[in-house]
Amino acid sequence: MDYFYRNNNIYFKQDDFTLCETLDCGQAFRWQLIGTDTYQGFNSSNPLTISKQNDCFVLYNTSEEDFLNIWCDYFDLKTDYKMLKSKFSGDETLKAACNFAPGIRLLRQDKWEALCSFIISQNNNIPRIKGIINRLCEMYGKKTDFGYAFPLAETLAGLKQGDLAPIRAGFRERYILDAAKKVALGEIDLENIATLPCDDARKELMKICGVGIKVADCTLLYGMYRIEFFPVDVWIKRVLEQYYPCGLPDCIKGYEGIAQQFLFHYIRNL
DNA sequence: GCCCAGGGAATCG
DNA sequence: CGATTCCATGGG
Repeated sequence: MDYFYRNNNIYFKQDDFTLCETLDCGQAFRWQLIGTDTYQGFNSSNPLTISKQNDCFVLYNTSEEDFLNIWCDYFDLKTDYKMLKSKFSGDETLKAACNFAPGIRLLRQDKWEALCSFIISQNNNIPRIKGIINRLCEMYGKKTDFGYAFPLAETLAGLKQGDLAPIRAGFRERYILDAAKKVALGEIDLENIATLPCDDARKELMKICGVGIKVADCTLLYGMYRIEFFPVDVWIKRVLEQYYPCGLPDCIKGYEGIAQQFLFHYIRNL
């Protein structure tokens, strides 16, 4: 990874990476556009301001240590997306999807945040998902100079039914609380689930009330980088009906989740 | 006003 | 089992 450190900032070049395509393609809900090609957000409880200036990405107020240990991993900078997109291009639809938003990368997000976020996502639209999550963070997340971190499971586990009414999550409130309690008590061990075989991992997550196959798959994909999962929501269902009536192409084998992200963004913005 | 949203639980046949 | 219905809310 080629980079340099100057005046408290990290600078690096990276192909196959566009901030708006990666941060605003529906995989993460907390990145905010605060200026030209400049976003502010968090990985777990680590805040970051990132922007693109000319051909260089800039991470503000970031040490080399944090870049290498946190952000390199979060933005999946070690994965060869040129190779992936070339594989995907064996299929015409995917080729179009990759060309449509060639700067998408799959973020390696926090496990608990992904679980909680995708519980909130069910039967909901993205602008409202963002609103609910922002209110949740403002009420129960730790305050930092750059906004509020995502609330800990332990914090939410102490709440009772109705405490979350102000965030207006609707019927999802009891799901959030159930997930928080099971995670905080260790009844659901997210670190361990990340290592389990597909069916076991899914089954374990689905012990949480409000977690079905789709939310489980999203948690595994976005929170645990289990890229063999291919979450199917209403948009992807349309992709399958329209383009893949006979099943998914072999060229995505082993990378189904990354292909899914390109397809999801493509069908939604067609 | 109306339709629908990155679904899942509860209920019914 | 599979199919239906209900859930709470508000963006577009």
